[in-house]
Amino acid sequence: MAQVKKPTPEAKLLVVDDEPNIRELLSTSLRFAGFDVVAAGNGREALAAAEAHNPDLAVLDVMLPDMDGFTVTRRLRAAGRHFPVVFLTARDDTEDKVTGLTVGGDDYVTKPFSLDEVVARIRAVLRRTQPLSDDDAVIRVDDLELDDDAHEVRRAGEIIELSPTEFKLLRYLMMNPNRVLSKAQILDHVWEYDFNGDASIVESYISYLRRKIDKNADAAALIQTKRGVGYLLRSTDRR
Amino acid sequence: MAQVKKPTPEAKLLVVDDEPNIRELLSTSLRFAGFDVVAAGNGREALAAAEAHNPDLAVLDVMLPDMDGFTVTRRLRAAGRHFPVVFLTARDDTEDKVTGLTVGGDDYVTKPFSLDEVVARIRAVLRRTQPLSDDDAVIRVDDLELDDDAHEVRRAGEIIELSPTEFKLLRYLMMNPNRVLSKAQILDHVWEYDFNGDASIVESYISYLRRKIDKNADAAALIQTKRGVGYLLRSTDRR
DNA sequence: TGAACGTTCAGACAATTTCCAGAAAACGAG
DNA sequence: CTCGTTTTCTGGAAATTGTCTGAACGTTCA
Repeated sequence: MAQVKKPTPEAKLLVVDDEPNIRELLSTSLRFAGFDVVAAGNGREALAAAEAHNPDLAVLDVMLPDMDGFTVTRRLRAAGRHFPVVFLTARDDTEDKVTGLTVGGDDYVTKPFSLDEVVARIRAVLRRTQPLSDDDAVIRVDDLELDDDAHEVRRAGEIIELSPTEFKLLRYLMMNPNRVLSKAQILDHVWEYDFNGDASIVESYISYLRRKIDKNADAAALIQTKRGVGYLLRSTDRR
Repeated sequence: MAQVKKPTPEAKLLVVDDEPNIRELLSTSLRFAGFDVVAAGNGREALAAAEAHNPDLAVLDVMLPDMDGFTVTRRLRAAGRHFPVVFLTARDDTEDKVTGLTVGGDDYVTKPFSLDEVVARIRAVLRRTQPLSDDDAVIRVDDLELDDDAHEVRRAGEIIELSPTEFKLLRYLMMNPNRVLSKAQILDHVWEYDFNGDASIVESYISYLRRKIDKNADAAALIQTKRGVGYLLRSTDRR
């Protein structure tokens, strides 16, 4: 669905992955999130693309057919390109392979990832490395606040503890206030791309979220059910 | 007859389905809704047509004889075509086939669909992906408001809860104010194309709608009966 | 190692929706 | 005014959809 919040004015991203499906999924998704996207399928192409387009950030699979992501990074840096990198790694990569991935402004995300999680991480990295960006880590909907940097949620100032999935679900809802989101959409954006359970899991998590966020019977419910269509986060703010 | 509300200035659509009946149904319907339509019967034709006509959006059956919809999409994207896609899927396709369909600006509709639902979804996608479009998610007729994004209806600011069918029926009426719509027309536009009950169902739903929308006896009734002809949504607004 | 937590699923239960049939009401022609 | 036709609207059966609990399983952390 439409990401209401557009990122730092047109940041340019370089997406590098050898699997065409992942590459397309990421490119499409990031383009829609408002980024300018250039894609590459291997290390050689990546270096050429970096040369040609001078991106603000790269999303880089560490496992590439011709050279690994670290080599690519090293060569980029040697060529005087110092943009940050978000690495993509397999979940079962050993710790030592992962260490060193977050030095500098860099970060990493494990495969399989959730699309909105990747977008959030990219934004976080850009916020750190381009402090001039007008992107804000805090999303607000009425008296609900979600701070992506602190990974903290408050309702009327009161901290609410959420599990990782609950947090991602709420972030997705808050990014799209006053817009119905179907269970399929929620699954596509919030859950990892290889999840193949059914959409009823979304119902469970909506239920958990409500219990934590909408427990005050007096305040108007923020999360609403649109029967037969999906769910909606209501904002009364006119903005 | 004619859809009063024309879409984003002459958006060009590519319709791809191998069943000639569906293809014709969609093409005719979309053309009538004000779109510029090009049709194709398989993946190969679709790619050629995209090349030749550069559409703003594609309506694409995921099950095609030569290649599936995802392959078509991937090839389109690889060729630098980044227009959004509305996928058509069979209702009983397993969940796993459906994942990833709502990424980017994309969306999907299950067969059998209602014609007006498809049009609405296409407009929603165009709205999201072409923010410059003058198409608005809110339809207004007098003090009645229907918000397609929030899937919400208000009369004089007051939210009215509608079931999915009631919502679709009202949307159809509101798209055609001050124009008599026969029961057959309503059935054709609002109900799924394989519905084979009789038109009396329309009477029932008109009755439900009236109860919710025209319950204030003081305000003039919006929904009027044209005996022997059909129904009409009256608007006093000159616009 | 055990306890706590998070994710997922199945399924009981509740609520809503769809559709139809048929009684009652409204309409209009003569 | 009366009659036949059309429309309205109610009741209810069946299907669908949503909520939530409990339990299994895996992971994390002390």
